[in-house]
Amino acid sequence: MKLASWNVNSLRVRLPQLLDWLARERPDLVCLQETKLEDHRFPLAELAAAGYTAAYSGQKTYNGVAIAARTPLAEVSAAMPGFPDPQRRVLCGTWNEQRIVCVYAPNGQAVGSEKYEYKLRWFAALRDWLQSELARHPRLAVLGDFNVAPEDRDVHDPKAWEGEVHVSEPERAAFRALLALGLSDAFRLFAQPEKTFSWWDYRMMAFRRNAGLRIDQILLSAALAKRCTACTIDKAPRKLERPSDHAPVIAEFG
DNA sequence: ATGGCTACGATCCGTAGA
Repeated sequence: MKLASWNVNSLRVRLPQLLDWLARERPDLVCLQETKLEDHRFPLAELAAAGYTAAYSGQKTYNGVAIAARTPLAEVSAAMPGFPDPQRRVLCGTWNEQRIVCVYAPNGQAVGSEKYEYKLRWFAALRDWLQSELARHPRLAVLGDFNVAPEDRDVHDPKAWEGEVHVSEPERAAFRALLALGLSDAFRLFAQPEKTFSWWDYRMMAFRRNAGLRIDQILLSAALAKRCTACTIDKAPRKLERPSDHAPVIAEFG
């Protein structure tokens, strides 16, 4: 079994790349973020032709999440209970005897800003929601763009980023609060090359300089973590013409 | 030196992303 997550930064623009990538990597399920598409524009037919069904929750211009999988999801929900939010950032479903949660965490813009406060409130709600999901679904995977680099080794230049949004201590504490529920960052279950990132700024040739952050993660409950055999970040799509600024994260299971 | 890319929806620049 192969699960993946990819912030495509516009599914309209990236659909050809996604279809190529699905054909090459053949994941059983992929969580997508920043689809930026209203639901009536979701490319269901193109994905069906590629062998995937999908659940999706989108909006115009911003945000938007989707889960494409080889077999349909059940018990799909696009809301966090107790946290009404017009921003389409979460989507979950039961699939193959597992609970799958796709997340696109708020960016936060700048420490101390209104959007930063929203980001921290959003993470608190996510923690509470995942706690209740875990109680009902021991086999839980949370895949997405968390917009937090959990540790300094997830940052190309920790000194330059110190205290900035994505690495600030309250954000990292919010991320650790998810791990404290009993979830593992799948990437860190294995030895990894140093300076492996999942996002690189479009500007300043950041990708060529590997000036990135690891802000896309796959979190696994204990029951899934013990079955996980690998977690990698696929840099190949970031090298294409007109790429997303994020690379896909892939987890494989025995 | 606060820039620099990209996507989007509005125009022919502003907002947002990270």
